[in-house]
Amino acid sequence: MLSERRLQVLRAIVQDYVGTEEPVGSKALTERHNLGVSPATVRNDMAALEDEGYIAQPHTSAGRIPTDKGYRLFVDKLAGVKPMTAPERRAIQNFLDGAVDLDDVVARTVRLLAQLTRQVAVVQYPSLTRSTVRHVELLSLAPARVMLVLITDTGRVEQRMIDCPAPFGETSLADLRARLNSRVAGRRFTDVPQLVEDLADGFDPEDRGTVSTVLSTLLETLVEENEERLMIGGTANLTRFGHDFPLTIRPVLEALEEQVVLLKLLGETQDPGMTVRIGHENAHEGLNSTSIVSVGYGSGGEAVAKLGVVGPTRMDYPGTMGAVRAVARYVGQILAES
Amino acid sequence: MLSERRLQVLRAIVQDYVGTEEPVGSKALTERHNLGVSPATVRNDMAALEDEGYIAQPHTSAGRIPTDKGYRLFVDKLAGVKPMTAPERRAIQNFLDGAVDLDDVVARTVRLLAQLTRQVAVVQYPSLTRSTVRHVELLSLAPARVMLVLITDTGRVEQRMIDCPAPFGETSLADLRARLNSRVAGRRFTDVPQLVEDLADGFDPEDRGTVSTVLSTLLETLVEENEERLMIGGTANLTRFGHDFPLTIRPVLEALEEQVVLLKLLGETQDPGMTVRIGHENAHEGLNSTSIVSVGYGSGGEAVAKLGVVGPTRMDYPGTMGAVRAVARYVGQILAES
DNA sequence: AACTGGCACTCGTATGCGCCGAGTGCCAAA
DNA sequence: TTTGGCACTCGGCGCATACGAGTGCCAGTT
Repeated sequence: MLSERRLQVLRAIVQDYVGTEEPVGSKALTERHNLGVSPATVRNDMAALEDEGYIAQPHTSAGRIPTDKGYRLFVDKLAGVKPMTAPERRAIQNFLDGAVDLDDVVARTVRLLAQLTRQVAVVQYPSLTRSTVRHVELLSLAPARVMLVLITDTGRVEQRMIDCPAPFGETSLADLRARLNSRVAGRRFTDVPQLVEDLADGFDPEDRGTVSTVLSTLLETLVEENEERLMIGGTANLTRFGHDFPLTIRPVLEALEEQVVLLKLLGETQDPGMTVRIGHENAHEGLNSTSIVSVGYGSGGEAVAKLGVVGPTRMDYPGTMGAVRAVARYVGQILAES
Repeated sequence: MLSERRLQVLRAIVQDYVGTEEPVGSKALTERHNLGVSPATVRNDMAALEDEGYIAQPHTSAGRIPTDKGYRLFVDKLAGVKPMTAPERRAIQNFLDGAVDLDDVVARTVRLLAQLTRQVAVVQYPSLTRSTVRHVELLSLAPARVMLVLITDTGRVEQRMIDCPAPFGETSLADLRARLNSRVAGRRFTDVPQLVEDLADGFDPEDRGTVSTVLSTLLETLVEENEERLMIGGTANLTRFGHDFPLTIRPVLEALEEQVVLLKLLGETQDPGMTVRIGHENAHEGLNSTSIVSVGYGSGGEAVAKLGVVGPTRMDYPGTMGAVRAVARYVGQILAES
């Protein structure tokens, strides 16, 4: 087990390195943090920390930098979450309050997160899985062409075009619309399949084909749209990444474009509570030199989606975590209101 | 006026520089292109071209690189548009044919363009301005809460939440829905304002407030949504930009996040025909070292939106223009079909 | 008049060398 | 266990040198 002071040394190293972006040596440490011991002592502690794998030297006779394991310890044991100040909180709320629709809420959230953390922000659109159906609308576009519009309680709208096997009258359509809504409105997505199972039974034989086509399209939409969408912002902040640009930045940009990858990563977010994945803890190779701070958000108690930021492992964890948590909280509020 | 051979020399310089990314000298030129003259002659021509401002030397005693003016001449007079090969065209069509809805069409287009050109692709969502209304739907969510859903002929769906000044019955809602659609369905957006002007007249006095609220929200949607949306992809290709990364890449990333800026740039696209804006021809400062190739696309004759790519001024113009044109053409087809 | 070969010159890049200093590990003393 | 001292390492920086690609100019040729 590491002594109390050694933990303090580790904390000091992380803080200094995050600030200066340069390997930190024993002398500088004792000067900037009053640890009450001499550089020589700190050197011994550093040697011990290095043995344990918490810090490393880029080259012999250079200062130390934290390893992924070091950051992990720092995040778990040594650092708290730095809360936002009152003015910051107010600014967040004001900014988000100006949103006019769901797209706008997400867009503003991304901007805000990117600005607050000066890193890359990722926000997942509120998921359909946990949401409920607010309304299903059917529109007749042509005799044998119907548009299905699905509206969720999070304000999301999905539409699908349906080619019917047979012409479908306005009255049948109205009938189907009414029955459909009476069954599924207000219900959870996951419950919908059972609820509509025998819906076709009440219809004229010649309409049954169309009805079941509509139903299966509805079910498809529910499933397919769980390929959820993301919004990303603040990529310009990647330029603050490090000195060795091209090699570091390229795989990150590539990973960011692979929404599947990001969704998977966000999906691993523990719920409730914030998840911090550091460096090689990220399965995706391109993100091995980044850390991801993510958290679920949602109206009411349940998380309907995730949001987070992607930054260099050398990031200000307490500050970033504070910003992520605060933003998630306020977005949840906004969603609950609308 | 420049002699024929000098133009050939300029063309050769552009081609070589685009290929090698290095300043090109007289000797290398004569070796790689059989101009039929000696390096010394080429040197004279180069001196002349430099006097005219078409090429420049990064440093004394280095080779020449084209200036923005040189690229301009190249694009206008010396290079054609390199058409896609048949297999490429087939691949484009196949890839786009797989799209399931409008979002997917746009997403695939972006991916495709980025891949084909190995640059950053920008695709504007089909604009509302030129489109027509397919259907307007009104849903009652609560006694005094209505959701407005607008469906366009390009498959785009916009929704708005409306708080009514007074409760609004289902029958009134159905009435309004019917009247609204009979007036605006199939009409152009620009015509809608006149068409609905006196629509409130036919309603009960207590409903008029709500009706006019709904109408004004509809009009707002038509206007507001002309703040059109964009999709961007291939940002990882920015890493192939040049050697002097951070300084070049940062402002570009910033500009790409400012959708307003991009929309303005795309808006300047001459219609019909492809627009190429080279280096300083771009008003936005961050894009002074990039070129933008853009073109309108749309179903039928009219362009409903623009798409294009952003790359270094040192880009393969004929190839890029070919790809942009081909993709625009096929996206137009896809839109026309759906 | 246009083209060509030759030549002196420029200058950016690569290479090698020496110095400096931050930082280390180790050891003996407190 | 802590501390001061000391020899050692090694990356970064400055400088001088050599190299070579490329140029401009000029005189000679076609």
